[in-house]
Amino acid sequence: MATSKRRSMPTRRELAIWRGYIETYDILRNRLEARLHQDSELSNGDYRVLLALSEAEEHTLRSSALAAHIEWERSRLSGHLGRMEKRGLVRREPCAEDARGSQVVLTEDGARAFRASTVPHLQAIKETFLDAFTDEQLDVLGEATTALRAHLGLPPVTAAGGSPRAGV
Amino acid sequence: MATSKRRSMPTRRELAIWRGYIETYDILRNRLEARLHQDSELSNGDYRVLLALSEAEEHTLRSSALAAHIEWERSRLSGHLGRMEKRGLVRREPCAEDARGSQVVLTEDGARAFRASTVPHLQAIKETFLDAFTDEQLDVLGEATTALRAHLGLPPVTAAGGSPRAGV
DNA sequence: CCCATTTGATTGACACGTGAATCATCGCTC
DNA sequence: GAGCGATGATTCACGTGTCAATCAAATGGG
Repeated sequence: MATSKRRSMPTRRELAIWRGYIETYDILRNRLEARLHQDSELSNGDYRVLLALSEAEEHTLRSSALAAHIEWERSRLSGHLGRMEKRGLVRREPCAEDARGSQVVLTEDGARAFRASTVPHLQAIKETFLDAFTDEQLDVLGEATTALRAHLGLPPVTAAGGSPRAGV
Repeated sequence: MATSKRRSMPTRRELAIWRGYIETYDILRNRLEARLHQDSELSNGDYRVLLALSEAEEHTLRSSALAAHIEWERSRLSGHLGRMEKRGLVRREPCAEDARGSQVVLTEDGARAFRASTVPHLQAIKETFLDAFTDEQLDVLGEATTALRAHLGLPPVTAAGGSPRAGV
């Protein structure tokens, strides 16, 4: 009788649910990323950076502010910005107030690319993910996610983005 | 009135659910991978390769059979095996029946590393993921995953692995 | 039997991610 | 105002993923 719940191994059913969750997610994410790339020549990372800059004052942010906003390591952002800069999506300028700093600016091309990508991307999210579920399933999914985030000690959903339309 | 359901944009609520799903997943996966790496010096990829070889006849598989089993691109597997071979986890031998082929063999070290990793890994899955939910939530999550897989045109859960204990 | 095609596997070029090391500047203290 | 620790950002080394190109061996049609 005595096997304690917390230290026991997953049952076969639990494992199946875990595997389903994890594997399906991977495929979903790959499909969406592929579609975004195909529609707009943008990666998920590009999209995230462009979204943040689009919503920023003057279409510009300090590098560290941007990193904090999208929750990336600084070195990750640095490398990514290098690639985006080569493609002309953003520009980096020395920072007036702090000579160490770097000011990331959305270029006209970057803004255009982002504008062109957002509607098809949101539609892809709807068609690929949201349309799979009934309304009740969506509710329940949301609750499960909330429970999982609490369990992991995470804040209750990223309020970020905020905009009515820009999502992800 | 006429806006058709399928082509409309996601609502704010839908987007929040999407974002929760995707972001929480990322964090979960990173934590589990970090823990596996910390406990056992293995990456997810390593684990998956070792699991497949452990369950294989004679602890060996043709490279292409292995790739098919774990659903990896051949080139991805090739690179990964190169790194694993350097660490002594697997060995590659020329293939008797087909001189083009390559036979991947689990080494004693590889088997040992896998054996040592599986129990803590499964416990981590339980503690990090499964313990977040009630039984009903788990059911519902399973159903949602099933619905999503169907929507994406995927087969109903990967029956693979099979073993009572080896999961993921 | 020979050659064209297919197939098994590797390689190369690149995008992406992490962590440690580096380096200049900033700002504080004396 | 000289020194020194904290901070902003980049760089390096590496692991990981994709796709196209390569290359040798297998194979089937004439």
